[in-house]
Amino acid sequence: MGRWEPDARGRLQRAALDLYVERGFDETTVQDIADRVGVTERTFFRYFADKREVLFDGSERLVNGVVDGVKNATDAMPLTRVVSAFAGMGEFFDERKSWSAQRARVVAATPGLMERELLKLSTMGVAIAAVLEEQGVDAHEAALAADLGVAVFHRAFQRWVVDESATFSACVRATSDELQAAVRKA
Amino acid sequence: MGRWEPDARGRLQRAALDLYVERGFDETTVQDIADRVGVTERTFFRYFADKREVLFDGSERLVNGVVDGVKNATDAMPLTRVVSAFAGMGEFFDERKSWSAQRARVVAATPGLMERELLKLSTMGVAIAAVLEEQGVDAHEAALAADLGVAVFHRAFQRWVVDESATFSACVRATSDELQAAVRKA
DNA sequence: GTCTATAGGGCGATAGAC
DNA sequence: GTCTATCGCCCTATAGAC
Repeated sequence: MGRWEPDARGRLQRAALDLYVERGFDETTVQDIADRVGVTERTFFRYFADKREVLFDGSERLVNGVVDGVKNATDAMPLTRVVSAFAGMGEFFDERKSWSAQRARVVAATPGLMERELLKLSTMGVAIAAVLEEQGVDAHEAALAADLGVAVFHRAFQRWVVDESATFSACVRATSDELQAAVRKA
Repeated sequence: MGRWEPDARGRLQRAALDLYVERGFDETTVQDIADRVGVTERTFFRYFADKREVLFDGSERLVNGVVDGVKNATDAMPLTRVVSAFAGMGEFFDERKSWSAQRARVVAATPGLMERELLKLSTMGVAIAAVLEEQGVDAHEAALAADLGVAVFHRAFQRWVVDESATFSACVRATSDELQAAVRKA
């Protein structure tokens, strides 16, 4: 056994979420998190740029997965490709549903975390739009399709965390159908 | 003449935007802003909850305007009511286009300000969804229509600030048409 | 690992308007 | 007298610099 417990990063993440749930984000200091894990405050900031970022570890994998999904999608229309790519991430979400639900509650309760969440979603939209452009879609259309896809994802995610038994892909498909209905009727 | 120059709030807003443009948001301290206006740092925080909020003064009026617009809209479908409400805010935007463009550049260049902007948009979406629900729209449908409307607004706004001569309402209508096209083809 | 600047909150004092 | 705007000084936590 080494001088330090292994996986400081993962332990910091778990400790942070636990504390944010227990006493709230604003009432938790970085010192509290570091103490619980047995490292210094400085170590926390070596792994995470700031106090919020500790809850956004999965977002890079999500963006990569969705970007790949759009690249590989064979559907004719841009928006359909984006929605298919999100639907293809079902496993990624369903695997850690209880963690996601706990995290979602903290994020929803904390404006500062909600801000970061929305920025990540927006950044993902930009990445998706870039892929669509590479595929020959006009810039305006690509940006709009990406934003619409992200909006569908966001709604679907809300639905999924609230409904214990729902699968993520089913929520994406249901929300996509609602989008069709909302626009076609308009 | 009183002990203090009048309109400390307005002067702080103008000084803040000027400084954010001149030297960047992160390179500007609240002290800098307060100094330029001739008040103390503490006074700044009496008017604005934080360093970002000083650029988000118009957002309350925008939300009120859009909410009223949705309430008064006569269109049959929820999404159409939301889009109409945004289109009805043309004057609000066109009146201060050069200020908006300057502000938009600073926001786009500063992740922290972008986060706040996205949170305000999301909050507006929640308010719009609440109005739609009052009007008898099912909760899921209301939330989706509101988010779609906000997405259209966001895209339309980008278009409007980039294109010197465009009117805001025209951008909303053009973006709404693109939404129709993107979804109907899908 | 230590040191420091900045954000942002608490609270009582003060100066003028009414 | 009250009300309101501002100040001054104290504090802590974040986050970046050295």
